[in-house]
Amino acid sequence: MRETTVSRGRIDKREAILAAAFTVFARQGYARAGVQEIADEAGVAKPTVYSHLHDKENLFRHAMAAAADEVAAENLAIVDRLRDPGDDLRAALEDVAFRMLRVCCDERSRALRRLTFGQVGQFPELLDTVQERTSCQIAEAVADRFARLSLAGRLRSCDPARAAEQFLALLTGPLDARSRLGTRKVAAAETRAIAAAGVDTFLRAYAAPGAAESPDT
Amino acid sequence: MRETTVSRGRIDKREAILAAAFTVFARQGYARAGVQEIADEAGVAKPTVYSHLHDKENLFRHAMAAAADEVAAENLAIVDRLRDPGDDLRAALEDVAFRMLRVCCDERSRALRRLTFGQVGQFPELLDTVQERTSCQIAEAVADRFARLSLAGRLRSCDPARAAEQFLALLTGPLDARSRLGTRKVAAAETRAIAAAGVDTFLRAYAAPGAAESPDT
Amino acid sequence: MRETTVSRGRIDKREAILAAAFTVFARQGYARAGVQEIADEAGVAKPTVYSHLHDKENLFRHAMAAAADEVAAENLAIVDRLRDPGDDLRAALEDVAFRMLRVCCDERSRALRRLTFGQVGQFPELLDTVQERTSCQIAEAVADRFARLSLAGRLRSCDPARAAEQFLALLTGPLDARSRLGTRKVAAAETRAIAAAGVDTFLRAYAAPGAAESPDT
Amino acid sequence: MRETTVSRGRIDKREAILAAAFTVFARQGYARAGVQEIADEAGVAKPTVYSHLHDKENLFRHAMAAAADEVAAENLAIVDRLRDPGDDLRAALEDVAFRMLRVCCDERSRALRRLTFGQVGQFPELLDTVQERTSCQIAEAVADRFARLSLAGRLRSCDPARAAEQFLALLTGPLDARSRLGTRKVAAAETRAIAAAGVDTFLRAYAAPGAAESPDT
DNA sequence: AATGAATGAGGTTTCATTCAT
DNA sequence: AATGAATGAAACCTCATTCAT
Repeated sequence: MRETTVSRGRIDKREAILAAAFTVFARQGYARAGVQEIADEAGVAKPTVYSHLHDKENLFRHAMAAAADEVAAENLAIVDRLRDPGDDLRAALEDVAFRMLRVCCDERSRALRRLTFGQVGQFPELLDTVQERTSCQIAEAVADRFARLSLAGRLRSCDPARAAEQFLALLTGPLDARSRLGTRKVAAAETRAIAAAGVDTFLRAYAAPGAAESPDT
Repeated sequence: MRETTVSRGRIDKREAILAAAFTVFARQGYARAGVQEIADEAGVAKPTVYSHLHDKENLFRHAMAAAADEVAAENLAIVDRLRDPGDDLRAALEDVAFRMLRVCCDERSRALRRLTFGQVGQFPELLDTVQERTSCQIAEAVADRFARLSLAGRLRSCDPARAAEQFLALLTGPLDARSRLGTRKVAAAETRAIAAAGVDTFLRAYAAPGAAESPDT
Repeated sequence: MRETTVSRGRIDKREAILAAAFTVFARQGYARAGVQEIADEAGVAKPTVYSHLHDKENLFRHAMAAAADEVAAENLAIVDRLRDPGDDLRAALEDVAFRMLRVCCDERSRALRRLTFGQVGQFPELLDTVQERTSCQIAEAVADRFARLSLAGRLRSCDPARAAEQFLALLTGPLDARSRLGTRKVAAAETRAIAAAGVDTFLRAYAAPGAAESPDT
Repeated sequence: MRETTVSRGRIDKREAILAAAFTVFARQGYARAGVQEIADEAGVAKPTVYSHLHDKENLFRHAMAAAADEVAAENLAIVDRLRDPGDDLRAALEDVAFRMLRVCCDERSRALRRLTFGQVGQFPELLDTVQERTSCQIAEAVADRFARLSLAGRLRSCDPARAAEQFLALLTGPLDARSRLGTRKVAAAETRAIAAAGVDTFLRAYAAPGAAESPDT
């Protein structure tokens, strides 16, 4: 019991450090973030950080991976909603789209993208690590749903991977433009409008001919 | 003539410094780039850099603005092609789309986006500076073309700004995904496929009903 | 005991740095003294200096204050001799005068004055800090003694503050002139002569009429 | 004529540079004064300064020497008043004393002393240059007057050099103390009181016995 | 295991000084 | 002769990292 508590404590401390690290990296950027500042944020001493994570690069990689895991979990939970779209496909897509946009532009996701992209020169592998856990995973999950919908005759016959890719692009592209890559607040109503517009275009292009969700009926 | 030569010499040196700075910032990132390294790349001494640009932050801002201007010029030249789309709208759009993708993913454009996004915390105004000269300007130019096409009955009646936004998203979104934000080379053939797919989806959603470019004819 | 050693160690290091700093500042002047040089003199690394004293200005201020404290202690010890002047007032004054001159023109005191005066533009508060601990304190101590001597009928009735001021001026003024503000060595014999002359003039002006120390008896 | 004008112009420029240099050195101290700043103050370009004075050290030496000459001239003019002391020696001495104190504590004289003393480590010869033109010259002039006064039976028989030394010390010492080495303004009335007190003490010690200026009459 | 203290290396910036014009 | 532009050297300061405790 003691042992467990102790190692639990150690693990907790490690996680506290990783969480603090991500917070500080997100606030300051990789280069401007000081290890001391991270230690302070985590409530530990600097050498403790080093004993757990060895050096700043390693600390960065692990903090990013941990953050990516959390974001991935949120994203997947959202996409799962598509498993049972119900009768109104348009409504279901709009709901999913809106939720995904909310997740994509929360501070953590944006910081993750910013740091990954900004440090891609120094940490090239990070891009794979992060994208696989976020964009790719999401795109694949969406593609899975689209494949089923296509087979079920609710979307026209198409390449589901490409459809998913375009579906996501129709959502995140306009949001990035409007939010200036996340630097301006976007009102919930506008986000919802973007979602609706993206879904509309998507359905015009991909709805099965004659289906109820076709816009021209 | 003398005068001109002299001031040209000074201006040339300033421009050489800005170009060198952008090259080095693109290669190393803002923080890892040393002013000495930039001076070396420009073939001048370090204090010359300071005498022209005052400090590293200013140097960064001006180098980014200069690079954004160049990229903007290229982009606009491309979009201008849409002024005279000819008979085959699909072909014209695919051509423009392909060209824009080539420009969007050349090293300079990507570095510009990477640096802007990565340093957005430290240089918030840069984002506006850069986006206004690139994304926004392009989106507006495309929207202008779409408005004309819509009036000419070749696209259905629609909000041209939103159509442009989605058109660009359908191109850059998938390209970013495939190129892993520019870290993997994407073959010209694949780029062309992305362009074609984006244009196809765009036309399915936006072509005027019954027009020749409709995919179902 | 352990604790004590540890904190003593830290305090010792801080004091070693301050002492080294004063030495180097005295040797080179404020501007020409490098922090590296000070660190070397103290036998520590440069960042250790910064961790203790934060920056060069602060280092200077604290080094000066510490040196002023030491000089002040020496000075006061000297003046205390006047508490019991004995029968021969002239001899006692000459003794004190001589000792004070020795102290005033030792390297540390002179460097203190030189640095204080030379940097008065950049560090205006230092002048108060230093003068209060040296000149003012000494002048007041001397004035105290003179007040007692006046009450005891050994000096004529007078303003003791002004008498002290003049007494000190009669000593340091000529010494500064002869030593060229401390740049020429002054032989002990000459210093003694200056002390004697100063005391003589002082007593001619301030001895109680008819007292034994009057020069005209 | 042209030549004369030209060389006059050149000389004027040189003097303007020296004057500007002294102004800037006085304001900033030697190390913090930039050659550019001096050039700006003089209204010339930096290389012009170098062409006239060769380097910063030389510039400093010449600017100091020129300032010392000016101060010396003022001082001597004052002391000359003592040539004809008139009947009331005390009044004449007080007048001279007061005037000398005004000169000694004007901004130029103080800056001269501050710079000389502060940079004595880097420019040891300056101290001689300056002191010879100011303190020594004054002391000697005063000693000359005292010798005459002694011969004339108005001062007691004494070593005139020592008397002059002490006379000056009795004036400048208290003034330095009150003005905190020139950092606090001293009211004219207080300066006059210092002069009177110094002269009083001086006369008590040096007046010829039985002379009218003796204080005990 | 965790911490206070110390270090080595490197970065930005400034300044006296010198060419071409 | 006078100037705008350029340079070489060096200073202050910060930070990631490692010992003793």
